[in-house]
Amino acid sequence: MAVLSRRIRSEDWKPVGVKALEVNALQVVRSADNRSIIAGPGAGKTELLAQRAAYLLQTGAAPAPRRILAISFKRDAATNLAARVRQRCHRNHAARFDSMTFDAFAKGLIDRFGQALPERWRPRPDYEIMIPGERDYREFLSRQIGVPPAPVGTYADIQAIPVKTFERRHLVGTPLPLDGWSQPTPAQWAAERYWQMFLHEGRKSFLSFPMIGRLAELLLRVNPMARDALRLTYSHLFMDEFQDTTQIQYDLVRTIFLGTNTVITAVGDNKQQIMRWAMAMDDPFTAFDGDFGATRTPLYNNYRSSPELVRIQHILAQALDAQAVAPVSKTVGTIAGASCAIWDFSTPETEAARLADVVVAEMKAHALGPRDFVLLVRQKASEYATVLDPAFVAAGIPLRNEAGMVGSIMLQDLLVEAVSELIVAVLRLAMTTRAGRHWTACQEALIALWGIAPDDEVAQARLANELDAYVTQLNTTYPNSPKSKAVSRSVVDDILEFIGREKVIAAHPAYGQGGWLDKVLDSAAEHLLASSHNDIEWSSALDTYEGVHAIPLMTIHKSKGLEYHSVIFVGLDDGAWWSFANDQIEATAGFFVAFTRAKQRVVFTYCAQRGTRTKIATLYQLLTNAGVKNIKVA
DNA sequence: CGCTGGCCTGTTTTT
DNA sequence: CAGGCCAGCG
Repeated sequence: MAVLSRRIRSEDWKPVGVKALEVNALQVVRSADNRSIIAGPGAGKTELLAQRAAYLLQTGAAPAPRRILAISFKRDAATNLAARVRQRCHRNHAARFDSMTFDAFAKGLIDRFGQALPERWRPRPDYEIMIPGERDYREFLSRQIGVPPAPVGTYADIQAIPVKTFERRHLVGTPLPLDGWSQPTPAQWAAERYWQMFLHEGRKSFLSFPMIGRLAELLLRVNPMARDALRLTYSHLFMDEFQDTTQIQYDLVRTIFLGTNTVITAVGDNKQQIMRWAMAMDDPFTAFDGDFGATRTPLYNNYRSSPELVRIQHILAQALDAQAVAPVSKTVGTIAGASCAIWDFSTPETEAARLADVVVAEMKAHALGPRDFVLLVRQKASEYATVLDPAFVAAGIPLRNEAGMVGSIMLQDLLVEAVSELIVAVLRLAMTTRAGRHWTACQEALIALWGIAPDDEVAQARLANELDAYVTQLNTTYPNSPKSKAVSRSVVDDILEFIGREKVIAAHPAYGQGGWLDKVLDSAAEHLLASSHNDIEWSSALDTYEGVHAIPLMTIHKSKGLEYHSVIFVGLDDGAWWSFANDQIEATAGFFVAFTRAKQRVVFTYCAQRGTRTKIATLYQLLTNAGVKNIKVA
């Protein structure tokens, strides 16, 4: 289909690059009012937003130069949505689509306008990000804080503040008061002390992301110019995974857009709310419907899972929401035998061996690759990995713990870092045969980074020559994959020097701050070395780097938004689900998320050595009600 | 010093 | 639920 840059009449517009959308989805795509879309797993939420973006941009419902702002929680969700819009729209249209994470949005506001904050709340321009491990509220409240003045209270009052909830209830619990708290409670006084300490009292300011969110809200509340600029810029706002919105994020959106003509589309699934412990609001949809007069629109189709899995999903869904409507599966079942089963094992070792055998057999039977499977656990993935890994390696398929640490960065984060992707693309091009698609990838990346105009053919030809010469030289310098950290690091540095360090920083501002780029480069070098361990062949080292032949192992939380042919959930027992009794709804939602990642098959495993299964009897009961059988395997 | 019992943590997005 | 940590005890 032709991707046009000229305007299409609204009545002539058709969904781009997809067979069909369900009636409700199509109605949302064309809507001109605020909407909250409740849609279960596999309903095509991202596709809906991509189509709506195409509609708004192509028909002029989002008229140039106004833009669409899409806010996601996770980076991969933000990138994924942006990529789909680029696929479906002309470059000139896609350029008016800003897809970013909530934190990147808030940080961008602070970086642009933060110096306009009143002195009390103004961070230094070179502030640094405080990562969670550095937020030690116990230490702060017991030692660093000092004694409050008499009207506020006593040292004992401060010690009575619960450490666990200090951040969410007091530090970032409410919008910041412009002139400070006038008659502070002991907790508010402590919060103010914390803010002042980390804004003003060190050599640099240190801010956590929740703090940045609160500062951004204050900034736009007291700065009408910045607020109006945003309102004028964005005719439409999309919010993805809305069920996990925190009060901080919601307050920011409300301060900017409440009572304006910016049209807001919020999509999510309250049955997948598994971030309440991380400050997500209880029911952001109801708040949004009330404040913004949004119309609630459900979606009913499931484009991911087989009819049999959708049937079982619905039984789980009803435990979370008695009103839940049965979704309609739009795919077909392709496997023989039960779509879901619980397998009992005598020891974790027999379990590991048997699972590895099953995966190998299933890959053969259904022509599947390792990445069609996932091993899910509730927590402590690395502990499960130590038992599972030897068995899977013995069966010829390596296992990969996506949450494993490479230096200071988590593996899955490293792999989606722009510089890591660039380095791999250049190495693929330089070191492997039949590198055609890597040539295109490198060329496109460099055109963007070096700021070459799409119609400047002379500059593009020069780029092609430089790239060609460079990869030839790289191939000569490093004929084999690295055998030491020093060599690995020099490969990485060599490539970055060719691309241009300052060009990379210009394109990705995050690399310019707090030594982040060097952290990523160091992790990339370390992972490249680890990937070269068994092999001097570049192509297999790069395969290992990207994990193309490995089965992913991850926690439920990490699996959110992903999908696999087969899901193997290891350890359906009380031990792994220790928190079940604390919050049954949230735990059941986690169970639901795990189950709904599968397109064709779900296997739960149980091993008495790891614990009992009495506390989570309700989860077993749900599966039993759905007709799922418990089988003694080995 | 070494043991014990009680308390806490674990799932964690984000530059 | 299980493992780590730490204060307090013999």
